[in-house]
This record gives sequence, structure tokens and C-alpha cells, in this order.
Amino acid sequence: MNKLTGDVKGKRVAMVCGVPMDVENCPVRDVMDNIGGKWNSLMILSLADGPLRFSGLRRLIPDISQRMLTQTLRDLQRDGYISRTVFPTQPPSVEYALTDLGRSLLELLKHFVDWSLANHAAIRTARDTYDGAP
Amino acid sequence: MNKLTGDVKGKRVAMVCGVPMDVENCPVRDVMDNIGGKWNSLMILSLADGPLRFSGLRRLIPDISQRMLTQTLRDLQRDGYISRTVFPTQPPSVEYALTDLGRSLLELLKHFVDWSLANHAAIRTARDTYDGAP
DNA sequence: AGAGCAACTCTCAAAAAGAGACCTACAATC
DNA sequence: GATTGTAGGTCTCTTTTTGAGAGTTGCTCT
Repeated sequence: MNKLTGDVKGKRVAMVCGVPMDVENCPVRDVMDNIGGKWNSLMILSLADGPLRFSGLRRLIPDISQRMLTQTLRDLQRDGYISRTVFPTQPPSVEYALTDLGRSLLELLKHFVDWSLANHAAIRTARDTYDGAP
Repeated sequence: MNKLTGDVKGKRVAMVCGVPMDVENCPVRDVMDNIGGKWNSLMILSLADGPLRFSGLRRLIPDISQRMLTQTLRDLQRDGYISRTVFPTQPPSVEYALTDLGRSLLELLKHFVDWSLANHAAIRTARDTYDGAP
């Protein structure tokens, strides 16, 4: 019997790092989907230094389409990572900022940034080796 | 002038957390693409307790297609996170295991698992609030 | 002899992402 | 006073990714 499986409510289910990886309703997958999206974590990192407006974010991440920018912001807002505030100027301006939850996640993401910088060279080397050997 | 931009080799570029977010050749994006894929980090977590074979991984992550399993394993192998060892049994069996680099990343991912468990309730609440207010 | 496993690959359909046009309303420029 | 620009989007169309599932090769077990 595999130590990597367990029972949750009578249902046989995979366990990863002690967490039941039930396909639906798995906390880890839920969060991973958020940080896992192509733009999501980049967006949170971009708001690290303070609130930004729609067009400010576009300038900061020049290769995101408006469509994906809108959608990513909505997704992150929905899950409580960022807030959206409309100021009644003419034309209205909309400011996006990290919430407490978002700042909490940001702390984790910063470790990733550090790790990336420290290990980038090793990854590039591995990749070149792999690609070089047909 | 925005503190969020800087110059890299004479090219104006966005800065995030002090890191130049040059669209190509950005270390952070490079790593984020790896942990960011839908299955990538789940795969690394799945190998946390020891090496597994192709079919073992399928059982552990029942909702991944064979196609994506193959591709995810190749990607992670290419970037040096996992190793692939073929044993000359009949039929040959193939074992996937974390490398040192993979185990190093795993330590970071474990923090995510912890964070997910701690904050999952808050995310669900935020989501329900957002969805409940049309 | 027939079924099953292991580790894939291949094809086709569905879903997600990207490109880019379009929209409303105001402000500044020529 | 006509054009151009900005802000914060939406809409449509095309391309790229994913997913579902059948097929493959060779051996083993019943």
C-alpha cells in the first residue's frame, strides 16, 4: 500500500507532503492556480512598491495584452489578493493595490525572486546540456 | 521618472523588486514559467517523498493526461529539476527523481503548501464575497 | 489464447491566450 | 475646430495549449 495515498471521507485520494491532493477542493491546487497563472505572480510582484493604475501596469509589463491584464486583475481581486479603487476624477482613474493577503503572498514570492537569481545560471546550464545532446 | 524603470544595456526596462523585468532573458520569468505551469510544481511536490515511475505519477495525479505528464516531465528534466533513469528490465521501467536543484526548489514550494493551508479559508471567503455581489 | 501492464506517441476537439480594432469621454495641441 | 492623446476597458478573430482518448511494442500472467 502506497504511503502516498490516504482516505478522505471514504474516498481514496493522493497525498502530497501530507496534504490530500483531492482533485477538487484542494487548498494547494487552489493557491497554485493563482500563483501559477502566467501573469498572476508577476502582477503581485509589480504591485510590491505601491499601488498602480491600469495603464501603469501596462507600462510595467509591456508584453501583456489588455485583455489578459483585465482578466488577471479580476482574478486576483476575486481571490482577495488585490483591491480595486475607482477615483471619481474625469475621466475616472482606477487604482490597484495589494491587500494584506496579497502582501502576505508577496513575501513568499520574494523568496522565489531570490531563488531565481541564485539558480538561474544552473538552470540555463542544464537546459543547454539537454538541448545539446540529441 | 518612475522608480519602477531602469536601464539595462541602454534599453529602458521595467524593474520589479529590484530585478530588471526584461521580457526576454529575465531570470524571474524563467523560473516563474517553471513553477507557473499548471502541473510543474505539483509534479515536484509529488516527487518529494522519493522517486516515482511514470505510472506511479499517473496514479498520484489522476487528472493529468498522459500527454501532459510526458511533457511536464520533459520540461522539468530539461531545466534540471528532475532526473530520468531507465532501468533495463523487461519491459524497461523509467524512474523520475528530484535532482539537487529540484530539492532546493521543493523547499520553497513547501512554504507555499503551508501558506496555502493557512490562507485557504480567507481566499474562499474573498471569492464568495466577490461572487455574491453582482 | 486472451488480457493486462509499462511508457509512451498520435490525432482530433476544446479551452485559453494573444493581437488588435473599437468605445466613451474628456484634455491638450496645432 | 479638427486632430491627437489618455484612461480603462470590451469584442472579435486567430493562434497556441490542453485535454481525451485511441494506438503501439513487447513481455508477462492466467
